[in-house]
Amino acid sequence: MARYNPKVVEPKWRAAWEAAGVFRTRSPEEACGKPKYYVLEMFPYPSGRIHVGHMRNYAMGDLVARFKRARGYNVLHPMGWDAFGLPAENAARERGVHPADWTYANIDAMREQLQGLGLSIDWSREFATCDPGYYRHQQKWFLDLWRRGLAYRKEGTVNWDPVDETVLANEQVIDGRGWRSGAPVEKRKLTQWFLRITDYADDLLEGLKTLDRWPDKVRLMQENWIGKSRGLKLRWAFAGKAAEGLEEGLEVYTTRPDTLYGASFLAIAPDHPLATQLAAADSKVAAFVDTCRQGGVSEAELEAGEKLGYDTGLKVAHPFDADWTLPVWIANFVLMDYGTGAIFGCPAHDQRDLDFARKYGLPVRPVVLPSGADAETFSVGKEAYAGPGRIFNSQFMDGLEVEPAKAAAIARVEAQGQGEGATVYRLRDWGIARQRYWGAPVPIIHCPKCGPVAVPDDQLPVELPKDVRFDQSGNPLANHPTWKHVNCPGCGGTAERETDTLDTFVDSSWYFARFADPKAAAPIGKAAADYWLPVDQYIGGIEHAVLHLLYSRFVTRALNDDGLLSVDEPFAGLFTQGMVTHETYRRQSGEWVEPGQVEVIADGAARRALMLGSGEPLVIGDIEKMSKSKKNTYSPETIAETYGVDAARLFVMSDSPPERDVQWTNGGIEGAWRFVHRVWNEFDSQPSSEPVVGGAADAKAEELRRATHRLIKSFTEALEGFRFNSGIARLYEFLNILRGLPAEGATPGALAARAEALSALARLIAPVTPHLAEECWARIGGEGLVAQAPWPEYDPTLAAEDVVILPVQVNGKRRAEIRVAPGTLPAEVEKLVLADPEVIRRLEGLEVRKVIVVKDRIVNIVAL
RNA sequence: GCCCCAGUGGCGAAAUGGUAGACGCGGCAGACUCAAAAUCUGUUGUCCGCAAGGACGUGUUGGUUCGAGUCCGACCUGGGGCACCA
Repeated sequence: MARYNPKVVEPKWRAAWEAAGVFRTRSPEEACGKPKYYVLEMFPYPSGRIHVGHMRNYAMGDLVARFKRARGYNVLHPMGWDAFGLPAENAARERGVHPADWTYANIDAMREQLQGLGLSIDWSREFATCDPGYYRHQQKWFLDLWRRGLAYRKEGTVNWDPVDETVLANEQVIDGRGWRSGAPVEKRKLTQWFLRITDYADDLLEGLKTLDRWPDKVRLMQENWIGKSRGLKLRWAFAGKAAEGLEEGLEVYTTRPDTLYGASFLAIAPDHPLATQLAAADSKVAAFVDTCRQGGVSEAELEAGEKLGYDTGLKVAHPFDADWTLPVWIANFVLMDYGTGAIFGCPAHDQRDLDFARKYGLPVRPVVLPSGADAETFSVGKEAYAGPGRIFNSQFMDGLEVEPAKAAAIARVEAQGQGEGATVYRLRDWGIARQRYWGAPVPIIHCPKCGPVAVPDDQLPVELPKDVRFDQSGNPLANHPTWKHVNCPGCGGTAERETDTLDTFVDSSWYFARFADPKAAAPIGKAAADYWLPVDQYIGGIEHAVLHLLYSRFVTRALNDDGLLSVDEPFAGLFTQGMVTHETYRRQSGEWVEPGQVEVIADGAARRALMLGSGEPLVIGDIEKMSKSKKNTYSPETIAETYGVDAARLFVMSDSPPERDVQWTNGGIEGAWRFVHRVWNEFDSQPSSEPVVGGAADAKAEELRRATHRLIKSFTEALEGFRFNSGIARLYEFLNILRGLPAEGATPGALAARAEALSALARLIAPVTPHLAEECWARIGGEGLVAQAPWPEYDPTLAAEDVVILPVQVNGKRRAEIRVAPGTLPAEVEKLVLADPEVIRRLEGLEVRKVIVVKDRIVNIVAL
């Protein structure tokens, strides 16, 4: 018996797969009517090395790909590189390497590492988003969107990352900080490129309902991010002299028109046009507006921000009572880019309005009465009442519940011609331009005469210049001496190229469609895309819930409207996998220590960590996401070197549910390693003597057959349901049964049962431990490669239990059990149970009131 | 503040409203070995008991049910998302 050696076995089978071209994608014609299945893992950023997190992500996708292939699907499982982005420029600045050289070198290194994992990927479809052959198509469809008005330029307040020196989209600002740099984001006024994602706000929201194979959590996050609200846009006429340009009145948006009789002031944003107008005429207003801006430099500072207001002296008339005038304030808590940039304040029923009113001595008038409260005595103190109730103090709305009152108020305002019911979204347009070099250039030329002009089709791609310097501040592309100076394609006069590049999230918002036909002359090969899309199973981290996953949905819709695509939704199924974590260790001095230098000793139930070699005691810290800074990482190569790729793949799949974080532990990988060896030993063992003839062993053979078919059933169901950890537990269970009936000394019947078991087992483990599966398959003389073998089928009769053990409860406590054939009718079971000696003993002195029999499950006797 | 999700042995975790703790790790005991490692066998929720056996047990608390880890209400703790969004 040869000890299983993954270092020899694994490369051998990778070469065999390669030679046989097993993972080459079959065209629809070659597929011979097989259904298609497109499985995709979020493609990696080529940072230089793969980590254990990548390994888990790609092992999961590979499991699905191999499983579906065996189940008779024509599978597309490609790989590429999300290759533009700032780290390449930082490397250029720090080490003097060109971003392109750095990126392509990383890609080469990571490709080799990924190939070492034995992934069933069709590498012939590989591309990187920084290939001019990729981004030329992106530039082409960008121009299509621009011509349709979906891409546009406007001056606006943008998020500025002072460290990365670039603009960020709203989705890239997390807790007021840049998603990559972590620096507090500043507000700046800039002319920026945007994609009109807001045009699709309602489509994107409605589409979520069709995504029944997405996690609820992600759908909910997108729903909240889009933030649809229904309310009323209402113009308030000025009492006395109207502000210039606002003769129609000042428009506010509200979701609570039912509280209009509780209004006590209007407030506008500091950057509202009216505020700007007043500031120009009055230095005191200008000073206040300035104060607000300073206070709002970073979003993080806003959190603690106190409410500030300035009374403009202007008055407006209440829409339902022309004699009732209200003051107009400028307030720092009103946002210009939501609704109309102006609100009416109803302090009694909105906390912010209440804080503001208390500070500036404005009236607080309750108009919603909570049930059980008394209209005479109800008042609002420090807490606004935002709950349900009956409207009072409100003339025509008195006595109505909140919802009917809203409808009544909207109807009245509409009848008066002062406004209309409106739907407002929280979602903002997507700012896509970055003031950086390493991205796809925006293919626009600015001409002093013609304005912005598209780069003609035959001049695409607009390629990045190779000779750039990174030793100056600002955008290296803008600093380039010649690149931007061109002639206008329209009039031929001198003009300048746009020097902004596209956000890398644009690159990743359509790559899945390019994979359908990566060599297509058009951005998307229509026929291939119609065949392969949508992606049947997409796998990646939840951190993209409102970034990549929302952008891709939007771009898919936009390209569909452009005629490039036929689907609305890019990803029919989504799975968000958890991270890989590890314990952290530090010295008494606080320095982090790599796990490779640590020895952990079990001390009874407690555990102690020592430094290898010196024996210095270490502090065991929290379990955290593997990261370089905490040094709690293992390299996949080291792991593969020690245990082989299969054991590592098995472990990351087996120890936790795939959506949850998995903790990398030595014990865990050791357990997986043991499993690999035990499986191999079963395949490798040959009886040393002739089969033994005997009756008792044949009963065990029957048991093994049943276990085999039960395993096929339960393991298949577990994989279908993404319950990989439970499925693998079934494999372990089965192996324990198989080991209980060794080949040595077995009867002919038992040997036949073993042969059947091994044939099934080799195919079942193939998606998880593909190299081991091939070796086992070859050992038992399986036909061809197991990677091409069909999935085993189970016999439902054998997979079903032949005897069920029914627990018998008396008053809900388990007291006995009986064995019956499956499907035994309740009346029969009741008779058997009541005749059972143990049950009779238990019921002594009690009177049976009721017997509940749940078929094939349980019996419960209620007795007093 | 609002919205989600999760709390089960020493640890990772299983469990269509029906025997809680499958499977793995760790521990304990044993076999093999000159010895160790590896491997193999047994055992391992807690408490009482020599044992047979019994009692308790899924964050806390109340409820629905013949029966609740699972369903409903309140609370506690941890995690995530959004956050002056009118």
